[in-house]
This record gives sequence, structure tokens and C-alpha cells, in this order.
Amino acid sequence: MPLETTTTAPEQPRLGRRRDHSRDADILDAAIEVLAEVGYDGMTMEMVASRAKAGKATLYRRWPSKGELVVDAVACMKSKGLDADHLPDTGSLRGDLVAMVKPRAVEDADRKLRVMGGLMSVISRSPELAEAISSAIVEPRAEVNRRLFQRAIDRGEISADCDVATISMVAPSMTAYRLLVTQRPVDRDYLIAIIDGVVLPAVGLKPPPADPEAQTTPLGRSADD
Amino acid sequence: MPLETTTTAPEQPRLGRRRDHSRDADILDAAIEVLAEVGYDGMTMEMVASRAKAGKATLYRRWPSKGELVVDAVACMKSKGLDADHLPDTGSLRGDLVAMVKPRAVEDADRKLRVMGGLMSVISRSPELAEAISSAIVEPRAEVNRRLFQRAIDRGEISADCDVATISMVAPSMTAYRLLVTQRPVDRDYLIAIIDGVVLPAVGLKPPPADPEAQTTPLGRSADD
DNA sequence: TATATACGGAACTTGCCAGTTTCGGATACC
DNA sequence: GGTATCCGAAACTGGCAAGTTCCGTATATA
Repeated sequence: MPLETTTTAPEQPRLGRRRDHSRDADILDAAIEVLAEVGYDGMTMEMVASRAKAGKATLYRRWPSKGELVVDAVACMKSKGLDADHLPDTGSLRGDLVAMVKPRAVEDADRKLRVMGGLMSVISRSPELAEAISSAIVEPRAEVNRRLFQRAIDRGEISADCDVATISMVAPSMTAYRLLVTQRPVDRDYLIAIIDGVVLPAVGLKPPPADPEAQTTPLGRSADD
Repeated sequence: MPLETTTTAPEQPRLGRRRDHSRDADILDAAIEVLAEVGYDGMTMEMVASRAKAGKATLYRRWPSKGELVVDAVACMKSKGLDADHLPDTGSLRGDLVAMVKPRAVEDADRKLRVMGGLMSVISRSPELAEAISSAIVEPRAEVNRRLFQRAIDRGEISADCDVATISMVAPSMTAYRLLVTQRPVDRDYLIAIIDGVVLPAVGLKPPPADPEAQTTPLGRSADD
């Protein structure tokens, strides 16, 4: 959902063409792609325009500056990905956490992390961008985790004393560091290792004993995607 | 330790002045400061020169390009900070971990993390810079943790089965995320919360019961800085 | 069909910054 | 003291990218 781009109530032209707002999404998607690849400073308006098969002027007709286009593009990522209101309930915390590890979700998180990395050096100097990143990337991810842990508390699986705020950040932090700093892949095995080796112990749960047969978990991989 | 700046064996001038290599450190320190504040792309050679009270030409007499100056500056941070060969042994893993949490060390880590954040978007496109960051910032920090855990294994305090490689990354990852992404302070309380709430449980240790009197820990704060 | 408008593309202006050159002054060596 | 060399300061060059303007074309409305 792009932010309001026309400042005042748009006087509709009584003749001719209207602004084609369907192109906005293409442009924002192109911006996200470029951001993920080369970062904020490496990104040029020319790159975004050509990737969206648009003219540079078209970009400036809709956004007043590169900075605002980027803020808008980041905000646009909010809608995509996971929805904290419809989390599948597997009956156990480990089940819930492992259920989050699906190729589609991993891929989405990967892209968001790369975008975040490309914006890292700008975050500290642009409160608007920092806010956009927080509400589009950081908070949704943390919120999902918080709900999963709260649910585990509610069903009596883990103690109500545990520091949910901190533990919700374990997986996001470690995946970000792994991908952006050490440049190693964040794949299913790594995510399971974090769940079983760090997150579950932190809430006082023992992970299941290592199964010599299955690589990761017997019932982790589900049919959908 | 700056890398070799003169390419060939330097023919010493038989008359006049020699190059004043004592200024190298000032310039590299200035570069680190600027990097921490505005990042790679925000940094200009002009900024570095003026902060080091040097001329821009002086910078280019010693480093052939901005990129190599930055790689050298990052490599220079390696020597500072903790030394993995002389870690104090408090007799327990928790004691060792808490002993790392000293104002001087926290401040040093803070600076290194900010520099890393300012270089984040460049890492993926410059293997040399990635290597410099890894060997100056990432590896030393991880190595210290690995030794502490290995020592705990050796003294029989924790199981030899635990995933040292992964757990060594918990604190670095979470502090980096906290400082660079959520922009909240990495202070003593936060570090202790990670140690007691995440790291120790992950290796199968129970943290000491909460002491209603002390804010953090009874014997954590030591005399030396 | 006529027209007003948005479109893509390309030329253009402007400002910044990497990197270079020049210069007068300082300093160590002979 | 003479001289070779390094220094800091400042002027300069060249390229690149943000942002603007212009133009021929496409298209939705009347």
C-alpha cells in the first residue's frame, strides 16, 4: 500500500488520461529489488526506472525525491509476508516455530533482511526510514514471535516469567547477523538449529532428542509450499 | 597495524625528511570515527583529512584510494580491544561471561558495531572489506566466546555436545541487531539479560535466582574500569 | 474523432566527491 | 646553512547521479 503520493485532493482531469496508479506497484517492487542488491547509496533512480520499464520522469511525477520513494517502497513490504493474526496452531511451541520455517517464508525474510542491510547505514540518519523499516520488517517479525510465546504461556507449556521481549529477538537477530555479516545462507537447517539450540532452551524446554534418521524434524515439512 | 603502504622496497631519501608514519594512526583513527558516524558512502576523504588535521593529498600519498584506506582502517581495529589469549578465568562460565561486560569493552564493541553498520551495504560487494571486517571484528569476538565455552566444557561445567559455533554468535548477533536495527542502547543490563536469559539456558545452565537487592549481579562489577 | 493528459526516452543542469596538481612553509639530514 | 623532501591548504579536473525539461507517442474520455 503506497502512502499518499498526491498531496492535495486531486482535481480529476475532465478529459484525457488519468494517472496510472497500477504502475506504482511495479516501480516500488523494482526499488525493493535494487535496494536488496546494491543498497541505498548504490541505487540510482535510473536503475529503478529501467527495471520497472518506466521513465525517470515518471518516478519524479509520483515521488518528490529518492528518499521518499525508498521510504514508500519499504512501507510497501509491510503487507507482504506473514500475518500475525492468522498463525497456525500446532499445539506445541516447537511445532509452531518449526511451522514458520517454510521456503516461501524463508525467501521473504531473506529479501527483507537484504533490504534492511542495504539501508543500515542510512537508518541512523533518517528517522522516517527507521520508522518504515521498523513497522514493515522488524515489528511484524517480532510480533509473530511474541504471539507464539504468549500462546505457549497461555497453554502452560512455558513459564510466564520468561523474557518474551528478548527471546522474540533471538531468531531475527541471529538470522540477520548470519546473512548480512557472515554472509552464510539462512536455510532450514540453520533455523532449526536456532530453534532447538537456543530458543527452546531459553524458555526452559528441551528440544526433542536428535533423530538419526531425519535430517531435521519428522513432521516439519508440510505439504503447502 | 596498517598494511604495507609502500609497494616496493622504499629507497630511503639520502637527504631531507622521511615519511612521518606516526601520522598514519591519526588518519586511520579519524577514518574509523567518520565511518562510525556516517558510514562508507557518507564518508568523504575531506572529512577524514580535516578530522586528522591533515591535507587530502597526504591521504593519497599513503593510500591509493578511499577503498584501501577504509580496508586498512578496519584492519587496524583488530589489535585494539580484547585479547583471546589472556582471558581472565573466574572459575565459572557465567563469571567469565559477566567479566567481559566492562565499560571499556562495551564501549569498544559499540564502536566496532557502528563501523560494521556503516559498512554493511558494501560488505557484499567487496570481498577484501568483508575479510577485513571478519578478521578485525567478527572473528575476534566469536573466538573469545568459543574459548570461554570450551573452557567450561573442559572443566565439566557444560556438556561437550552443545553447539559452540552457534551459541558463540548469540551475543554478537543480538547486540548488533539491538544497536543497529532497533537503535536501542547496548548497556550492562541488556548484556546480562542476554547472558542469563539466552546464553546460559542454551548451554544447559540455570542462571542464578533473581536477586531483589542488586540490579544485575552481586559480584559482576569489578574494580578495574 | 478531437483533445487533454500521462507516458517512455533522452537531453540537460547542477552539485558533490574521488583523485590530482600546485604551492609556500616546515623539517630532518648533510 | 643548504637542500631535498614531506607537509597542509587550496585550487582544479572529471565523472556520476539527483532532479528537470522537452518531445513524440499512446490512450482514455467526450
